[in-house]
Amino acid sequence: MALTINEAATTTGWSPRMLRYVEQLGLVEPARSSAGYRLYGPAQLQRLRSLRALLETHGVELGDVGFALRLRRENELASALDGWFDEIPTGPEPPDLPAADERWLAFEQDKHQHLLNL
Amino acid sequence: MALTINEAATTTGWSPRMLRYVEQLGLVEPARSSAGYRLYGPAQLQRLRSLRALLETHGVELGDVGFALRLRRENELASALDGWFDEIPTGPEPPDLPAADERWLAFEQDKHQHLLNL
DNA sequence: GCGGCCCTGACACAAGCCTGTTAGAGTTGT
DNA sequence: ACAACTCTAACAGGCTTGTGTCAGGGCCGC
Repeated sequence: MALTINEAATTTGWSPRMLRYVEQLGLVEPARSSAGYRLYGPAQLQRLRSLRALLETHGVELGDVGFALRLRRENELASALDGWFDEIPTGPEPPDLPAADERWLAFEQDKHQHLLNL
Repeated sequence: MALTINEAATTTGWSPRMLRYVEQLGLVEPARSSAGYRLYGPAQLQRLRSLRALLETHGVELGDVGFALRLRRENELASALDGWFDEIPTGPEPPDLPAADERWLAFEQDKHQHLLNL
């Protein structure tokens, strides 16, 4: 019950070329026959179809999903990003401050520097 | 104590052009003077420097951080992605299944379809 | 054993991203 | 009031992405 690449392509609406590309991004990795043929089972077909839906409904690119995947794999990266985003409430802040703040800044700065290179 | 764009550029190592670009991505948004000049306070400078570190240490692109930002803002998108990633354990699955599975597939399929268009 | 699949690798080309640069107009400080 | 800065908008070149297509070589079913 596994489909070969062209069959999978016609039932999911991707082109064979794109199926290989999606695989290379690590998003949908079919099993392989002993001779190396890609074999798409129901799970993969499902993923391919919903991937398509995902891209369409939330104007997202394949590369973005690839990056999201990277985020789930490298959690060092994920937490570095988390750290950066709450680093200091980003909103435009009233920038009138006494000069001493430069030193406070330096302190905060390598506190987070530290956080990053954890 | 707020720096103008060229000053901010020289102390953070970005080009003025890139500071505007980073702003347009929504990553670091400086305050504005009454005449519309960008004013970078300590918090922004800090963010700019650590952003630079973030990109370098984990080979990441600005656009990727932009996408991460989008993920924190549109949580409909975030959960759609979450849904997709656990949709079915992605690993290459032994694709030898009785024919009845096609119906099971259809069921699972629009279960998740549903999840996506939530 | 032959026609029709599949594989990988490569080239190609449009569209988009990143970054610099320039032009025209406004602002600011001395 | 003049030099030196800022703004926005736009064009431009280099690089990356997304996608098709083709070539050379295996695999499969009839």
